Amino acid sequence: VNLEEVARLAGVSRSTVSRVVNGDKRVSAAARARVEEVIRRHNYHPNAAARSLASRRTRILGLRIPNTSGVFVGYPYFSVLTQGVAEAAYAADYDLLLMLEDGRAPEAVARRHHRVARGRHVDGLVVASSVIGDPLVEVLQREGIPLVVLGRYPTNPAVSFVDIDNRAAARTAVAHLLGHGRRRVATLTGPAHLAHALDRTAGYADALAQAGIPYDPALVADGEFVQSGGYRAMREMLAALAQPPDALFAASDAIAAGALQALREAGLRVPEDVALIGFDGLEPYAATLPTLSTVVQPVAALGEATVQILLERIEHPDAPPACRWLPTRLLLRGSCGCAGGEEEVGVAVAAAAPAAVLAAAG
Amino acid sequence: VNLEEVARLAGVSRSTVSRVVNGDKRVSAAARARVEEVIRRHNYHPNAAARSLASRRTRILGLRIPNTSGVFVGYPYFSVLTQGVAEAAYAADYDLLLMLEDGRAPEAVARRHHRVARGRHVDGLVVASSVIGDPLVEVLQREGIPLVVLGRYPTNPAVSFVDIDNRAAARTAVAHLLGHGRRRVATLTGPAHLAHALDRTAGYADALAQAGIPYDPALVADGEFVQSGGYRAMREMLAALAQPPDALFAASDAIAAGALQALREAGLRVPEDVALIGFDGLEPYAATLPTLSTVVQPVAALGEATVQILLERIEHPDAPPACRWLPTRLLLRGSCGCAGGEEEVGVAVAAAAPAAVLAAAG
DNA sequence: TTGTAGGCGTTATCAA
DNA sequence: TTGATAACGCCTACAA
Repeated sequence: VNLEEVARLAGVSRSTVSRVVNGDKRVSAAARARVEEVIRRHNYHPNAAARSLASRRTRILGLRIPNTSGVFVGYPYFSVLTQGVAEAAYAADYDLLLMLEDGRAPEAVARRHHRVARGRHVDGLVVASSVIGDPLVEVLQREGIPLVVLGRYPTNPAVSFVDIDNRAAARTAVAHLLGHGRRRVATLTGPAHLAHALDRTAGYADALAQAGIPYDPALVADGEFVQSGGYRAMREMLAALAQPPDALFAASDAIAAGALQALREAGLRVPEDVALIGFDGLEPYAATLPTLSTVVQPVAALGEATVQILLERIEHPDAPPACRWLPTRLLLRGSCGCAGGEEEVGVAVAAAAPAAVLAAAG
Repeated sequence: VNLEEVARLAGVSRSTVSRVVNGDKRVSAAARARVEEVIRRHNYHPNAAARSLASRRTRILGLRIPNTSGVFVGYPYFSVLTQGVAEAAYAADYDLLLMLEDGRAPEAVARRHHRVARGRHVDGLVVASSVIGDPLVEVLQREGIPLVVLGRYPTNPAVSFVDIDNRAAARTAVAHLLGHGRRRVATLTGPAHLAHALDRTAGYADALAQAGIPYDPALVADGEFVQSGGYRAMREMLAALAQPPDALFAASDAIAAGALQALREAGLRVPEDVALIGFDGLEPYAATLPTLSTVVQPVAALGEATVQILLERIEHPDAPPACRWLPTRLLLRGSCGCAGGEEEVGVAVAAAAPAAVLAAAG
């Protein structure tokens, strides 16, 4: 059954049916009732392809997630994000096309993205990426397809994005460790081509500088954001140091979990010997490490905000690029040395003004 | 730039361009070269909506995942599954539409599914569900949209599905615990409206029966498949029993993690006091609980197999329903009482013949 | 408030 | 091997 059939059965023209389907006010109550009855009886749903072709909109949003080294699977961040994006899209009556990256076949991925973008499979794209100068983002931006990046995009001011203030959040966390009287604070961070890895390390350095403590490269290592990386990096750091650090800022909870394991194996206690703060605050790790102090980022809200901005850009493609910063919260449990694992204290970290952050860390 | 424009620039008809784009052999080398050159120069990609409208295929597969009680986020199974389905779809040159369930608004979800199905947004659907008699599956099946369910579907033999032999896998695991000399084996399973929960419990009962041990309802509880559920159920069971069990079969690794916590709090050692085997064998839990013995199911392969069968059904909608069983493997590490956590022994559990399983557990 | 008619960019069926 | 010519199912001025 198609629109024409419905029109015939209801004794009206196709236009009238179209108006009813699309909620147009200019239909008489009688006609609307007849049409709705036929629609209901025949369980009519408009054909998506025909609609897209005529209206030039698909009502589909694309979500691109990089899956290099299996982060989609190994890192709950992306599950939460996907859900946040999905619910926001559904709420706005959009469908969601999932574009998972395959680290092994980058050229095939690029081809697929191109096809989706130029072939108008989607009305817009959410790109989860904080790769600095991501070539894919550049290409899509040039193509003029509505686009919002999750993670600030310092290399091209025309690109809209949503992010947290990683630098301020990290600074607050490290300052808290220093407030516990710790002086040899180490950090395990992520790969240097990712903006949020750099930002968190920068915040770490900020806090040290504010406390007048020199920056020691031997206390900084790449934990690759995942648990195995945190374990490996912590082991190597402990082996290389004459004296272990007395505190650790892990740039992700997964890193913290791995580091914790390495610390235990080295006979070091948390928080007595090493005070620990992680980053992310995702449910699964909260269950596994109930006493981990961590920086909580509002992942689902990030997804929703991204969709919201994307929808605005779809409506107004020529509007100036938008950027939005969401606040984080320092959640203090036991691993940083605060009293007991029971009491949870949240320290809000306000989001910086975009200009300031761009100037400071761009 | 559209197909017509390409035709004009290449000096051929639209038909010829269409043939080139679709890999039709009946084009002269000269014409093909000219067309390809124009396509390349103008970066032409065919419009998806127009294509779908004319060809009556979208080249999009839908993946429906139930997110009741946040399993998509809290349970790595679905991340791995999503990736497996996505890669298989991409390999076959399909896109993937993600249809996440929202437990809070079932009627909205049903409406969306209906719209997607009847509006031909997708060529076919992968439905991750082992809800027995899932009304959504029934409706979609009646609509005649190509459909494959992940998880056996006992109530309607016309429905195609892919599954593992949960019953045999559980039986093997429990038999292994009994082989360690344990006699009071408990199990924490999932909600009774899920086929795989019932099947795993049935396998547990099978193993007891084979060993001549009576089935004791006090040793069986619902762990809801998630960590918090496993913790709660284990606590309650320990509180209710005069004497703790000497072994536990957890129907998921997440349950095992929660139960482990409860056991520790009760002063019980694993495996000395309680031998433990979990279910799933997913990476994240392997990292968290490196010594957990568990039933490994091939989740990514399940996703791929599902897509493969779905594609066949799209090609041949009138072919008889297909079902496919994938093998599992019992991975023995330390928690069941086997020597050391280092040595890993895999015990393959062959997949049953469909008829036998249907008869046995349907 | 309603209907008419043209077009959206392909594919598919013919005939040449 | 090629090219007209219909569909495909809907939206959207525009006219009534």
